Amino acid sequence: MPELPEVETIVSALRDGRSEYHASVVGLTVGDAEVLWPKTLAAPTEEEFQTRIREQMITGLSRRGKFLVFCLATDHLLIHLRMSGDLRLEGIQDESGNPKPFDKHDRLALNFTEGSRLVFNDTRKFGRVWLAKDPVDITGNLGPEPLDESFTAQQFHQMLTARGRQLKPLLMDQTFIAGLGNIYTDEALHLARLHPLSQSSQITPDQSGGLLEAIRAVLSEGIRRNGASIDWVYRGGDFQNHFRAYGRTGEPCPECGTLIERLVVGQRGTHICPNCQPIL
DNA sequence: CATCAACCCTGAGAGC
DNA sequence: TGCTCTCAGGGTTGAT
Repeated sequence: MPELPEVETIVSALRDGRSEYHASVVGLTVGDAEVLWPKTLAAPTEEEFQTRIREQMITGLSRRGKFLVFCLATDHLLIHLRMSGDLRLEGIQDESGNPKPFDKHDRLALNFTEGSRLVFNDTRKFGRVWLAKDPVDITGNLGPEPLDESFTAQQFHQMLTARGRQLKPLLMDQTFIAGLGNIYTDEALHLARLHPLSQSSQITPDQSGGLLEAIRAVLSEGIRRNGASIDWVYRGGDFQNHFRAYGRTGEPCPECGTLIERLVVGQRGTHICPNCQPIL
């Protein structure tokens, strides 16, 4: 499931033309778009999308939370990969000069005038694409970026204690803090030795500081390892081989050897060490 | 404001 | 072999 580190990995590779993307998308000009699964396009209408995106050059690419933000000449293209979304950059034609057929779960494609295309593939059809003048229209309700150095432990503590919620659902709330999903939340809580059901209002300044450090540590490690590849969505990362708690039910905790337990918190499968993460 | 359930989808894995 | 059933998972929406 693409979370902040997976999106960051894709964004930086696509921008710099690294790994499976052998060229950068920056500088390419959109010829036309093909919408293969209409619900993928969140806004505007398909008709308006087609006419507006035509002849726009990609001038930059960045990330906000789990959104990819493509800066175009006069618009912004935003993509949220949700559960199973992925992006592919490939030639429009095969070696023989024939049009390359789409794969089974391809949902939307941008054909570039340079002869390549960017294909959005999404098995589960949860991913969405927007075209907007101002990206803030889409991302405006997101919380702060956890890796932003101007975001301080004092602010974080103030935010946590201002709310009365269970820690895990609060951390996964994108309007509270942007970019954390199920995997990195479990990993950060384990590293910070905090229980996912603990009340945010009860957290001490030290614990808030430790939690922010832990969030930054697991996100940074995820980015360094090019993200995690789990289920059948494989894109080259190897953070999945270094999980502390996530998906390790019945296996020993790396800190103390106690067996990792699975519980359900806020409708999400949750993994904890009952010894390292006592309930407050 | 917090919590909870339903919904959107598909493929994997279990059970038969 | 192949059928049916259950479930995960991010985010949105609506009910309590």
